[in-house]
Amino acid sequence: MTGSPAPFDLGLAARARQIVDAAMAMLEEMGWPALTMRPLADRLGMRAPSIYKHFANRDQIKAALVAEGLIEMGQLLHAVVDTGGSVRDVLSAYRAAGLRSPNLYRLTTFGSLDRATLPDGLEEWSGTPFYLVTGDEHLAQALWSFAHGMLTLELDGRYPPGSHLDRTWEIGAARFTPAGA
Amino acid sequence: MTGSPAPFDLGLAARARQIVDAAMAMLEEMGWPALTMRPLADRLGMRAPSIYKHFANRDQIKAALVAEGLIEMGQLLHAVVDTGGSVRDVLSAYRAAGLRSPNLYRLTTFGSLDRATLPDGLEEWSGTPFYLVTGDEHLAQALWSFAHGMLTLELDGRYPPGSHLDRTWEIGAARFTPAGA
DNA sequence: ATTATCTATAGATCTATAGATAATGC
DNA sequence: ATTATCTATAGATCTATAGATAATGC
Repeated sequence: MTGSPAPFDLGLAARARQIVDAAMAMLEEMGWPALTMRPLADRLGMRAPSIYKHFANRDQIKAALVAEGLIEMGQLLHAVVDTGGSVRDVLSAYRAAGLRSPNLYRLTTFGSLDRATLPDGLEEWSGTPFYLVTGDEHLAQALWSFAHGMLTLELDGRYPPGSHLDRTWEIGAARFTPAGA
Repeated sequence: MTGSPAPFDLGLAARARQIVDAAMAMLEEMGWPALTMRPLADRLGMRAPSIYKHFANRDQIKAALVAEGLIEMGQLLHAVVDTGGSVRDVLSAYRAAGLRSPNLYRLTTFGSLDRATLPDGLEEWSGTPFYLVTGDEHLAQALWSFAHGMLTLELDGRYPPGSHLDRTWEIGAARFTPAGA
């Protein structure tokens, strides 16, 4: 009941899968800039050049991580709306996912998205929960923007110390809940 | 009537001022990661090591740019509220500033803020317009979060192609305008 | 005298390739 | 046979310091 199985598959070979898994763990530990080929290889007990037999370059590893980030977030949010969750519930799940994996969230949402490297339809699918819960395209974008702004600013410690962010998230939920819901 | 003179001064010596001005111009042209000491020196007609006589390290240059970014944004937004602007007007000015200087906006808002390097009170002052226009601390934070989310996603081309973002900004303005305004 | 600048360079990286060697699959 | 791995390394950077030289300020 936790949600349907992942509707997207990156189609990675076994060793490539291990590399991505190691990269994912390291991503949270040290952030993307520090996640270079050498430390990644070290963790896998191999030498850096060997990684190039599985990924053409460092960007392909990043693309895999971003795809996984979108899949994970999409699954969480779809599970919420599939079980009748409200705007408030979607925001809550979105926030929890970001707080749990800050660096994955940052990698997934920061900068431009190289759409060519993503499984077809993944980007749209991961965002549809915002539409499903608001019923309006523009309101959905506004809600997502609010959530993204809140989360990045929260992760980066940009609010004044002592802010009651629960309250601010709550206000957003109230303001973006469609009339009659 | 365009607003009061800058209430914050970085107190830079003449040469340091020139370096920051050059850095600011280059920031928009190439982004912060590519703005290294060598190219910066080239533009100034000097050698990279000479810059270290004016700034202890590259981070101090960044700190100056971030401070300028906050001052600029603060002045714009204060001018809006000082002349009786609405939530909508504040959002509009915020968006325009970000679209005009995307890389300055990114540098100023991305990642954690090294508060020790900022002029005292600058961070708070640059954000007060959101409070002045909403009249509520939490609503102000929610509004700022929405604006920041919208702007970063817009700058990074994260909305589906063909999105009518004017409309989405408009919806945010409506939803965050305090009752009775 | 003091300050700004220059040349030269140490010391750290990082990505990615070339070519040799070991392991694996048929 | 083929694939994965290794060693070695090219080729690019970048930040920042040391010490010499030129320019400026009193």
